[in-house]
Amino acid sequence: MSAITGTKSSKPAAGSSSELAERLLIWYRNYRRVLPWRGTNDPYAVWVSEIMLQQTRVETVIPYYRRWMEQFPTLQHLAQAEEQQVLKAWEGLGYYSRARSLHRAARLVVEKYQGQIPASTKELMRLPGVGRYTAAAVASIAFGQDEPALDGNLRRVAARLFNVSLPARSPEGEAQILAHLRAHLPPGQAGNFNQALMDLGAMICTPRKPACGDCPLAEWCQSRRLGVQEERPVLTRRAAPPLITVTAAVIWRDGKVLLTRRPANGLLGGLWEFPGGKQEDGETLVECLRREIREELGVEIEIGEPLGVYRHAYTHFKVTLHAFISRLRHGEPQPHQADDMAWAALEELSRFPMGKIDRQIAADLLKISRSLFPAG
DNA sequence: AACTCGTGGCT
DNA sequence: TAGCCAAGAGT
Repeated sequence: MSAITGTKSSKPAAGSSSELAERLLIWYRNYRRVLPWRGTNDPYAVWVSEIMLQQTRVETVIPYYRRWMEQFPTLQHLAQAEEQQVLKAWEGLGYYSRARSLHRAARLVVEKYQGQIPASTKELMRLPGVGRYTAAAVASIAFGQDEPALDGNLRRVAARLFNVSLPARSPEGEAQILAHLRAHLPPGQAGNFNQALMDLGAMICTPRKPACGDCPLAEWCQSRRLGVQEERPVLTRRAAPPLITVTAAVIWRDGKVLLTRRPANGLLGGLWEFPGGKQEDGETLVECLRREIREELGVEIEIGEPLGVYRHAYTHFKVTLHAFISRLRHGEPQPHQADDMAWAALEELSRFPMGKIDRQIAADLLKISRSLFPAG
């Protein structure tokens, strides 16, 4: 006991639930967030929510989750869906490999696991898109397994609570954090324990200006006792993202525009776009676009009016895209460097899953057409 | 082990 | 503004 500092012991008796965990669970019962994926233990629902929540804020996920569960209410519905339909439902959420992996995994579970989502982290991690965190979250929340989850919230909360001075994202730092979490995991209540720490991280133990005065765990918090809670977790800096200039062509023919589909893997994999590509050194925008269209589609184009300039920041680089209205001069386009190709009428554009920039281009095309043809 | 993979909100 | 970084996984 530490009567002098007023801080409680951080070590629970082996096999029992710690005082810290008990206090946390009481707080969770009273203050937990009401979220659409809570109040069910349906493994499919839990799984979908956890995939959507990867690197994505709760407020962003909620409308997507609701629409998804309406459109694909069961594993079987998802397994039977077309990939384009799945990607369209995911459009705007980002990290599109999550959607493709979830879809593949659903088909795998239906075909190889008789439609039963596995309950152990070991088996769960065999599913595409399910890593250490998601496996632990599904196993603990949907199946009641005693597994500690480690996400951004828990990493931050635990780094403060246990005053972890190693870089929180390093393998050593994460191992230390997981050991602390495992030591406090209340048997049979891991799902609530994990979610309670996520809610605490979202509402109290926030990245900036943590509300320590409202924290149910304040008396156990080692970094607060030392006054270093705002210096935890220890973060490492990222390199500044490079700036890239890109061109794209809106190629018109017979009232339709040409779309290409990006390769399945990599950035925006499987999504549709207006063809084009990256500007090289010493190249003008027009030269760049002619070259890219020649390489991608094997045709020569005539470049007309600029449609707009679009800026977008990805995680690791920033793009400035120049879009031009264009038309074909020579040749019939073939998808040499794309997975597929389609001529789309304006009213069909909404059916093609696209990333942010290309959706913006498509929206601008619709605006232009409405101003050209006010009647519709 | 370090890099890639989206988008949006916040400061 | 520009940087930070969210309920991470795959390679």
